[in-house]
Amino acid sequence: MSDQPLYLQLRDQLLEHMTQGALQPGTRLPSERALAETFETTRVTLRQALAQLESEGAIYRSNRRGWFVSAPRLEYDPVKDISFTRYVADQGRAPRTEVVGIELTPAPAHVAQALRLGEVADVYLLRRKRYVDERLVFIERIWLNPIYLPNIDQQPVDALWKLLNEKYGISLNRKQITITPIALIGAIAEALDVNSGCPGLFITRLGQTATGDAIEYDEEYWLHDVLTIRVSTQSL
Amino acid sequence: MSDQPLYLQLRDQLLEHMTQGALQPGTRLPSERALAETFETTRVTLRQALAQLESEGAIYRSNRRGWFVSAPRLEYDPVKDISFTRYVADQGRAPRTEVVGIELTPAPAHVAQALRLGEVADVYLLRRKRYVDERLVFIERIWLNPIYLPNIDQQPVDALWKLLNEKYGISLNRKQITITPIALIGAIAEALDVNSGCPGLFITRLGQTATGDAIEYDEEYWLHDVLTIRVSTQSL
DNA sequence: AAGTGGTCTAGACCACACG
DNA sequence: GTGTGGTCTAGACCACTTT
Repeated sequence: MSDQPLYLQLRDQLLEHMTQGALQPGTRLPSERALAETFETTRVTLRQALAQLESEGAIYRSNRRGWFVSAPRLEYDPVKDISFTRYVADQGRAPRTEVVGIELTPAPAHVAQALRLGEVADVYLLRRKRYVDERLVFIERIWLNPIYLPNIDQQPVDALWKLLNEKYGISLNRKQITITPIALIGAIAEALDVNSGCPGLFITRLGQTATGDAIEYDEEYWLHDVLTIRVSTQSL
Repeated sequence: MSDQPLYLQLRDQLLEHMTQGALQPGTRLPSERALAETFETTRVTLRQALAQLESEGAIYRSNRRGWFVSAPRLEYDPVKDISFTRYVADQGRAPRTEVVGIELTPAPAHVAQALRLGEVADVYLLRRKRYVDERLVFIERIWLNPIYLPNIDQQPVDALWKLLNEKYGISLNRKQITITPIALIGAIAEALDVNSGCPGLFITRLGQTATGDAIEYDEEYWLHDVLTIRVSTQSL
């Protein structure tokens, strides 16, 4: 068994350490230097083992604050018209939504096309951050069609699903979703408080009514280790 | 601009190098030592830049053979009942399926549950490898319900979709899909010919008929840089 | 002020791929 | 056999977080 590279052996030992110590999700690991000394190796190699566990989703890092034990994955159905908040709560976790801002702005070409607007049309752009158990798990940009959602910028947009249902009488029954595994880099990585190159999931969603009115187009950048996507469908 | 870490500057330069040189997908990059010398840095740092590009899906590595330029992503709809082969061909790429083997074997608990079989039931287990333009892109294990698919092990299982349609008169209209971003490790990484810890996508699919008969349960391990998932659905 | 994670250097050895 | 990628060492400095 010792034909395995050292960093994979370290990975196994760290994992054993974590499960035997019954470390709670969110617990901070000892410092890299301390761990390197414990396992009698270099920081470089120790970091390779940590990176391995990070890519598996067992641990994560925040800024320069250190390494933390991950929580179980969240199940998420991007097709169902149920609020994120309720999803998370139903799984016994604590959701929180932070509204970064909302503004009326010219629609980028791909958004105008998705919402079937003229080229020079304005749309509402809503930016939000989503937390689970106080860990930031994804950021999103939502483009809202002003034709169906007039003056939505003067409404409480932290509970968007509720707002659409109760104030505008809209439910989004038809969805077009794309899911792409990507690396989180640049401004996205910064906003999510992770290192550049950290694996992530890019999810886009076009929400339409049963009659085909394009109401909202959504772009979400997720941390890779927090979710499992679950979709049930029936072909026409 | 030079406040960026060196390895990210190298990333940018390598990317520029690749686009300016108009490197075709599949082209091999110069050796790490040569690149390190070109950019006047260490192999360690140079490798960090390469790893960055790998995590973004711009390049990939195969075994110990070196680094190669990635092809555009494939679009894939795990919901539609269309063969992988046709998907790939429709996008102007060359699909290939390699049947690793098929055997009758006791169903693992989670498979028996998914296919709604008794605990001691046997199922057919089909293993395949899938290629696009001669690059291995995912491996799969398919469990086939022998109640609906008797003696399927004596049929040509490289074109499974065609076989189900034409020989058994079955089309899979209802699907339950899960998609989880994972790390490819151990035997999976080895079978896919990638390094342990390489990011990947784990997709499971339960295929049912319109009347709810559970025909097949599929587990796929994908390389992260080859696909975008696209799903269109309508709520009931 | 002390300690941490993030980055970087300049070497080294090995197993494997390829010619 | 030669060169390659994969792994590892033993240091170092910096910016940032935390005490």
